[in-house]
Amino acid sequence: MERRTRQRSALEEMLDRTPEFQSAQQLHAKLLDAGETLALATVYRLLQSMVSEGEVDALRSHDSETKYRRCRRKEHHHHLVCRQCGHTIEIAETTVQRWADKISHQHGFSAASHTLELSGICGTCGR
Amino acid sequence: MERRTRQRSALEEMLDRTPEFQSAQQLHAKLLDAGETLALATVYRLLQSMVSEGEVDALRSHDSETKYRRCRRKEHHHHLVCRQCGHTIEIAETTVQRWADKISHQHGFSAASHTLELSGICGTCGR
DNA sequence: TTCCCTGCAAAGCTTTTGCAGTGGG
DNA sequence: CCCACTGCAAAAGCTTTGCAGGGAA
Repeated sequence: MERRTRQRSALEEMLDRTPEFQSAQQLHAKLLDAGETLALATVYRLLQSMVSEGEVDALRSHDSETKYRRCRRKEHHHHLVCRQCGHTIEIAETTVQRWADKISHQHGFSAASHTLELSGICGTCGR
Repeated sequence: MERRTRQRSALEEMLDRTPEFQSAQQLHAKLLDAGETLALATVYRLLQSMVSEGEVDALRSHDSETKYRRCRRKEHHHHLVCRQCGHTIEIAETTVQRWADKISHQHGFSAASHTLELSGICGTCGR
């Protein structure tokens, strides 16, 4: 449904080029640096649409920005984020899903889902 | 070093009264409802100070607000919420903490913490 | 009497939105 | 030839800050 515009392509390429979570503003700045011309508002709108299509993961960081990254794993997964540098690791879904299902079932709940965020200080920042 | 002011006491009481995470604005509104008089800016400043003293936990929610809760590490628990009627069950912390610690450690992270929300359809709504 | 804390209002940030114009299909 | 998408700028939240007055110790 969505149109293949110059701006959307440029943003997708930029997302593919970076594995870390980045804010909309960071992405916009990098695109301008790369010689692209597009408005910040467009970046926000594109990211919004990509998130709802499941193409991109969004994450609220601790410095009041939302950060985005191309979804690597198609399956349900969680994030382990460094509170200091923002370095992020994707955690495969295993134990938690089973645990959540069991708990929900015990209390008579169905259609269970969950959200989980892990944070800590990564090895580089901690030493 | 912090002074025991009318505003600080009122906010602490309000925090003690509610186990859920709440935004600064929610807390401010509730305090006004309760007949207290204090400025929103004061709530923000107090919460900031409480967080840095480790008295309060802060959490960035998905709707762009920061939510605060009195720190109660010993009674750490999660919530199972019915998406339909809002009925909530508190889940004791057991497996998840250990799981989170293990995962974090495997990736060289320290000072790990986590937030988890469970939701589903409760027995009453589901039948 | 200090000087920390508060209230108020203005400013700062990120993100959203209205509107008119443009370009993809 | 449509109408989804874009750019621009203004607006909308949430949160912080400057400053002057007030209250805790």
